[in-house]
Amino acid sequence: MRPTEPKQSFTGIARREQITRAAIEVLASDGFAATSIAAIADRLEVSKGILSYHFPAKAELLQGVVTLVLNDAASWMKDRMGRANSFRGALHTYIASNLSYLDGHRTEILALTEVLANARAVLGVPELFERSQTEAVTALVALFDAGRAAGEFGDVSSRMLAVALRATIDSTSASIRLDPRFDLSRFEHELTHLFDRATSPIRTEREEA
Amino acid sequence: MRPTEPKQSFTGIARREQITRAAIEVLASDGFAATSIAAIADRLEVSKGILSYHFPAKAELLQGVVTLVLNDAASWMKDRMGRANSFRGALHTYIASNLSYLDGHRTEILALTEVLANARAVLGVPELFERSQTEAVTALVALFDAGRAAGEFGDVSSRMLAVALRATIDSTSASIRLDPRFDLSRFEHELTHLFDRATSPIRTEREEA
DNA sequence: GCATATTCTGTACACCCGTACTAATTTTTT
DNA sequence: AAAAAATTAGTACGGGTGTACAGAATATGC
Repeated sequence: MRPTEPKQSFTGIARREQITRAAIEVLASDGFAATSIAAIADRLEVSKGILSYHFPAKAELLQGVVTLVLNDAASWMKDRMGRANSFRGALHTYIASNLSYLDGHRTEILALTEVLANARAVLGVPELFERSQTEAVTALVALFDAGRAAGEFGDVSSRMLAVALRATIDSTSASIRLDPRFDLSRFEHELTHLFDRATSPIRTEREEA
Repeated sequence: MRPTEPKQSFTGIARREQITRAAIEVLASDGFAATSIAAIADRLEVSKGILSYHFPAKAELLQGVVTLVLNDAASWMKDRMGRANSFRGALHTYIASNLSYLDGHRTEILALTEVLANARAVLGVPELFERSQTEAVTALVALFDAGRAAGEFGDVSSRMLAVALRATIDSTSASIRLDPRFDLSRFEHELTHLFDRATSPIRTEREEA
């Protein structure tokens, strides 16, 4: 039997998190299609009735996965994005901390990717996805705008820079997955160099012409 | 009953392509999870036995979707990437023709995205995916390398440029899907500008230091 | 125009899914 | 220690899946 509000209790939310983490593991190792209620329960060595008990529906469990990882990543970024002495420094920190998160949280990122890729099939996730994407880009746009206003960055579209940077960083998770020996520190160095060039305050030949 | 080789006949391959196109439509409009054999047969107003008849398994049909779209895109690119008079010109053409393909083939791109996102669940597709990705990046690396050797491009990692450009272009399909009024010509202009800056032969302040 | 090969329909089947639900068990409260 | 509440196990069910298959319909070859 189900209590009036099973989520409130202390052990209740602990169970929920435990289940969510199990879901993340299954998602990462077996993919979205293979992540059934039964598979998650098996990994947890628990009857699948528990999942129905702690989560009204599978969609909410998957939403939980998305928010857990997003929050985790956000707090990671928050911890590292302490005030830099320059906007360019902030850009460097942004790149470095994003890539280090990808490196150290491969399971979470893989799980997130699986759910987001199948967002359409999960009620409520598409909105979550779009919102997080928009927020990430918006924050970057603000950074580039501020840097340009301060004269640190040259004349390039902030939105374009933001979109390109995010796309490149996001694509990195696939590279890591395909090649476990992927050289992330080299990648970070080259990516930083690329965006330093792209944002350089010096005008190019073409712009002078 | 099934003949020895149903694929050889003229009408047979026509049927196969017809089925593949129906699959593309369902994938694009309803997503991977909803793309069942029954759903494709319904769209085609045909019994679902036909699909089993023309395709040994669903996986082969989905592989067909991937190869059809990839080949279509490849021939589109081939038609447009006629010899440019400069490597920078080739870069511009590359960007322009990629984006114009995205713009004019939204259904195909959407379908491709759906299958690739669920690649793990489909036998044979992951390899297809990885190979096409690698080929695309390799071709771009060659372009950037040649451009740098000719003195047209500055000192940036060709591989980084290639990865970033492909990631940005690929991410554009999501932007188009989320916002049908997405300004692609403006995007093309800004993306071109960004990579012109990034590949500029002029050294930046930081590089001089 | 008849025999043969091909293509298509419709149904059947075994399987897995998410959820509902009952009953047993454990924990908490009184 | 008894009663109540919360948690878990286990099972059942309706529904959708991909594939197999038998037979009807159509096209092809002689």
